Amino acid sequence: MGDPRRILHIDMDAFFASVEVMRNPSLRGKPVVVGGDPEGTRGVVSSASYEARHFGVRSAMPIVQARKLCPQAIFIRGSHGLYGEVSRHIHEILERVAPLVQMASIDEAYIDITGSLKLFGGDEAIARKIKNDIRTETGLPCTVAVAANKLVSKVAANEVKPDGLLIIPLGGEQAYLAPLPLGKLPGMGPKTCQTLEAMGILTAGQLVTASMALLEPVFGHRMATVLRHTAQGFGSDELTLDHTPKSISRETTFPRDLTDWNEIETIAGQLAEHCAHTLREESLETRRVTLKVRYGDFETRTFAHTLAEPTTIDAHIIAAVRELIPKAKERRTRVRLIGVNLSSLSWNQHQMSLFTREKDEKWERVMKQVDTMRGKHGFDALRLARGAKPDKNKRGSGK
DNA sequence: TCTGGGGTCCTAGGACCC
DNA sequence: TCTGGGGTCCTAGGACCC
Repeated sequence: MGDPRRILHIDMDAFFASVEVMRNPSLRGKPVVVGGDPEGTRGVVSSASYEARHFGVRSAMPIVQARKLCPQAIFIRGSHGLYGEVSRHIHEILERVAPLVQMASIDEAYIDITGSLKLFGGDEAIARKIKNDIRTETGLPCTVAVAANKLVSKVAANEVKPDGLLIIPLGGEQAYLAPLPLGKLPGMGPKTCQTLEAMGILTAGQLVTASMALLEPVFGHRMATVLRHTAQGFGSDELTLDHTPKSISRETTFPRDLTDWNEIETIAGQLAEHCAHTLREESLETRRVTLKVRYGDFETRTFAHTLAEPTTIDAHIIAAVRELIPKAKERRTRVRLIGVNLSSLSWNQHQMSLFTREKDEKWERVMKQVDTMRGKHGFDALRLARGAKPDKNKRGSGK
């Protein structure tokens, strides 16, 4: 294959909280907690400043608990529109350094900097430049790491947060991961860690040396292989540049559990309309409608219906939801949450031409960046990564 | 006064078809 | 007259991530 690649991971530090501090500088240095609903019941923390983390406040923690740990914190509901704008600005800054940018979430990205190494003077120089540019243009702190693939660069960035920078030299991936506890590895959540720990495996290094004969009976061949590869630092170095959604969903947790199914059905219909709106915005159509119900005891069930024909029409989707309601009603318990999910998405033929145009425009922008850099520094200053060619076929074709 | 909202990927059983 | 496999679709649920 091609040369070894260098993948940079960037992760914004306490992103939502940091944006709020930028917007309102009087918050600087104070514990700031973003998340939750207006009344502060039944919400969780989406982002906490490092000052708040000092008191034990963490993401996904119930707001009520955060309030107990840190009553003096400033609690902010948050404004996702603004965070999205800042995220797009960051994306632009990154594309100036290398055109191959994969936004992994609103506050994280991977960049293939292989082709830009010569141009900027190496991976560390690029990492510093990115941190600097982002700080200068947005005022926000971030952490950056460079490694041979996405997996290792992500782990490395997490280890040096906040405001960190770390370079993992080529070939040093496995040695770097070896001492880390399993929970630091992507894909190893509480359940997997618990199972591995029960087998006496506590670190990445121990997982590398564990025999497949031990792992396979517990996890199956496929999963066991993935676990081992992760611990060895084997990961993908291919960026996914354009992202076709696999599902579109809206859900809501009620301030108080509901028992009135007329009311629940009305709300489900509104959620369906929201989903349908997004569906059309994305020029997609759906064949599968799923109703999600979380009952008062937190048991969660889903009920799905596959349509004979794909649709983009509210009425069809709402009708499918209605059809599923009786199944959800069978359990005669209070309802805490209701949600609607659209999946089996495909491109809406009528809007395909619009999509193709947008996609071409995106590639035109990318190539313009490339041409600008080559104009300044010569053709060889920048090479496109392998596999990074415009794909005129339908999107979402897997991989 | 426990436990949000938006996603992705994987598994597994049953139906159905050849 | 008790018993094949392989493939695909549908459904439900679970683990995980930010």
